[in-house]
Amino acid sequence: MLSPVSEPALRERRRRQTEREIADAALDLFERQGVDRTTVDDIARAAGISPRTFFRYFATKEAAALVPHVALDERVERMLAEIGPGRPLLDQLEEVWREVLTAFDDGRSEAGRLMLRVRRLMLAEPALRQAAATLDARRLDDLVARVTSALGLDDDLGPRLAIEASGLAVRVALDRWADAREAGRASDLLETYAGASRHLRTLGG
Amino acid sequence: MLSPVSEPALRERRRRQTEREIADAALDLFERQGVDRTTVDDIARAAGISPRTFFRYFATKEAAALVPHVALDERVERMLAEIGPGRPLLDQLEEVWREVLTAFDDGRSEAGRLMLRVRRLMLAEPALRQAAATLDARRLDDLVARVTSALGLDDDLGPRLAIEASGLAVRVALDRWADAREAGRASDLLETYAGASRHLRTLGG
DNA sequence: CGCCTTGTTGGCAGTCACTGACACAATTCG
DNA sequence: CGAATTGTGTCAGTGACTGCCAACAAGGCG
Repeated sequence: MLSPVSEPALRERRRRQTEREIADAALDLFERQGVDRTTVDDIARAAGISPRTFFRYFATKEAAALVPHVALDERVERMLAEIGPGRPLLDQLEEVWREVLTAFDDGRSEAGRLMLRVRRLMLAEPALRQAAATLDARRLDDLVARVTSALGLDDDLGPRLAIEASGLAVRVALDRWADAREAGRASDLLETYAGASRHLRTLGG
Repeated sequence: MLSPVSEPALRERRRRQTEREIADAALDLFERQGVDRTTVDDIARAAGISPRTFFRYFATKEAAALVPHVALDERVERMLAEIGPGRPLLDQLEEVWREVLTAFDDGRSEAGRLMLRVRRLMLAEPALRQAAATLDARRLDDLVARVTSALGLDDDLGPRLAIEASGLAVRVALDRWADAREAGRASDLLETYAGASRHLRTLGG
């Protein structure tokens, strides 16, 4: 059949399970020996699959550790559907980001703890930062186009700068948050983000 | 001798010459067959060197086509020494960028034509954009630290956002410039940059 | 000019990320 | 159950990149 009416439950469940196992193994190995010293074979072995199968789940070894990062992007993408004209774009974007970041509950929720691990790793691993940037870039053009049309504009310059700039604030906030936690200092994610946003708005002095 | 007083002229000249030949070959091949379809062996053959030697000049094949990009970064880095307190940071950064971009003379100077070729390529080649971003990232932390200390601050949040945001405006401007030229539309680089800067300053509405 | 130090090059072998092709096994559907 | 679909492992291959070593070119020095 070309389009199965219902998703077969078992396959779907197993697929998710395997993906999770790979992601766990990758994150764990990256934390313990670093990205460079970890081979795809290592990850595959730890996850109990063949190297070939690894690449059927993730395009690169870095992507395996960035599942939480992608999940965040996807959540933002879904919420972006609600954006429209009437209110300043930056306000709306920041509202979306605040809502998404709130779900991390400052590292107390499961998702939050996971993101903290990933961001800590990213601080020390340029390869991961780069991979994350690549993943983000692929979504960005789509996002910009969608927002531009939702606002009824024909020039995407404004939306592009607003979206990239607000994304920049989030990235910086996540970095500082992870860095502070790594050093044992107290740090509130939403507060950090608010500070970054404020700086962005007052760039002009 | 541990520290030669004067650089031997011949070796230096040859090294520059070889680097230039590799860069030319890489840019040419990338334009004609795309980055993915071009191997290091191709570039090395076209430049008349061995593949092994290629990697003594450039760490990756993408870097070979990004010499102008790096040159721009280096110019900015040198000019950043003049930054100090007293005037709004963003104003000073924009002045640096304007000065550097002016040297391209909107594509009429040799450097300008070259940058236009590189930027056109980058529009179509994600691998090149990514490589450029990686090169930029390596300099960024250094830049931020230098500016932060030049301003006598102990928190780099402001400088980081200002530097990254103004870099963002430049990137967007270069993209639009190359895109317009590619489509045969008229486009002035400095004007485009001015527009992007204005948007950045009025993000808040 | 020979002598020595140092930088440059090419070849070779090796690692590792990633891909296509194929055979086989598990799952789903009728 | 049997047939179609989908997931998996094996294998062979490409291509980026690195370490090592031997040959050679260049510069400094007596």
